[in-house]
Amino acid sequence: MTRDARLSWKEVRDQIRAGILNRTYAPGDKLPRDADIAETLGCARSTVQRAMRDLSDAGLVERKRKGGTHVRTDPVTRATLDIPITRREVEKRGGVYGYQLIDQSFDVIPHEVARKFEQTETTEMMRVQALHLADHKPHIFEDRWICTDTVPEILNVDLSRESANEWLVHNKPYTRFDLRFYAISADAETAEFLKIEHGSALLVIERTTWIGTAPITLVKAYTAPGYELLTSN
Amino acid sequence: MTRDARLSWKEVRDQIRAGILNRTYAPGDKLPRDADIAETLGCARSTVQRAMRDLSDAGLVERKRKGGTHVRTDPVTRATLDIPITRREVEKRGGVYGYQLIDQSFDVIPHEVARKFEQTETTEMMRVQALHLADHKPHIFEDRWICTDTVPEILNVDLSRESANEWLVHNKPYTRFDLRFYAISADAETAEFLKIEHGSALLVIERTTWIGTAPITLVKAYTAPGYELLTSN
DNA sequence: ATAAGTAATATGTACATACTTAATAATGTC
DNA sequence: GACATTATTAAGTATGTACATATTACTTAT
Repeated sequence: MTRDARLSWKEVRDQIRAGILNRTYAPGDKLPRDADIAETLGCARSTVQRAMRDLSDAGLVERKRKGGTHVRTDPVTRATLDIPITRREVEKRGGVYGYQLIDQSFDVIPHEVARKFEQTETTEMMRVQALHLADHKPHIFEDRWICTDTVPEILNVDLSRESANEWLVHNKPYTRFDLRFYAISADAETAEFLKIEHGSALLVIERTTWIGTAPITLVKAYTAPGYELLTSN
Repeated sequence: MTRDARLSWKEVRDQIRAGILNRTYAPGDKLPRDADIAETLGCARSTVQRAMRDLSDAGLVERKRKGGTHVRTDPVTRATLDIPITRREVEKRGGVYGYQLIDQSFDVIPHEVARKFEQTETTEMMRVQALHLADHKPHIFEDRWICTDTVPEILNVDLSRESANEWLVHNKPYTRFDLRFYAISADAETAEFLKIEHGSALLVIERTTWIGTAPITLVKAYTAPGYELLTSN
């Protein structure tokens, strides 16, 4: 079979995956126990387990204690997305990064924001609107709420010099987050900030972060037309 | 420290992560060798390795042989996205799924499509336009190219009854794929199919798939206004 | 000094073994 | 029958050992 005496977990994974792809194991089918596969292939059970975990992570199979391993019936395309901080993203492409604070204020959060923070009550938070530039042109307009109860230190930060995004990422790491993507037509204000036509289609990246259950920040990033989000493979 | 005699890889991971979050190990810093951490914490090196792999997968640290483990300087938000087949997506929400073939033809692919397939030459492929419905309302309009050289079997499939998406997913699993998301303003044709206003902002999900290096399909899924893509946690 | 070759090193992998845990199946009780 | 209890099972975890591999650091030859 293989030229090497022992086979790696990747070889094992590929063999099992091949079996799934060629319908030896059809969707919904139960795969043999790890131990049996190990014996069949002549490797250790832990090697099969490593392979299985990879297939499980990829969404190809589902594993349950005692229940065994089953081929998933509803295949999904599972992708990993890396969302870097905007400065890095621009600089990695060889562009010149710029940043402008547009407005900083305090206000009671709208119900929509409270809901996304999974809070039952609306409280007062800091609102920050800012613009990220790539090669001196508007790149991303961000509209952000920051929970000053959770992050009081932000009150001492000069957000006209440093973006809230970067400060938070470097000083207040989150333990949980939620991401969503959608498209909207630019309203008058956003269009003006991004220097685009009113009504242009924009990809919005919305991110909510928490430390434990304490909300940190909710940011809507309105990306300039032409922006694309790619999977990192 | 911990009440249990031995500590699990998750506990180890959490301790290391805590050390990173509280700046014991700052961005760019080198962490101790796995073996040393293992000795310090009183567990096996393999347990530390398991923990480290998790942190590495999460994008928190970077590991290199001989180089050791370093805290990443440019933190990224790494998220996992599950893109189910449309039928599942609709039915999971309790909706009624529907499907309509709009057009099926053969044509030479545009250069843009060839480029996305990573092909140097343009060849003739099958083009399929179809509509996915949720509760009898347009949900997603898909514009798809299928490589009939790679998937000749598709020629015998009645695509007015079965969506190309589902047939492919069930009969021709890919080995590699590429995903991208962006926003566009609906053109006249798309607006008509989706029964929306011309110029509405749409989220487009574009997916290219291959078997090895052989192209399978490229699909642009134009989602109806209001569509949101969520991370799976 | 520079290039090529060599040693050292930290992570990565493979394995055997023992034990843990969650889920299911079997059993007994009301 | 319905329900709670117990046993069984297969994946999950932890450990120690041995070896593989990719890099870095060092040495030697030109």
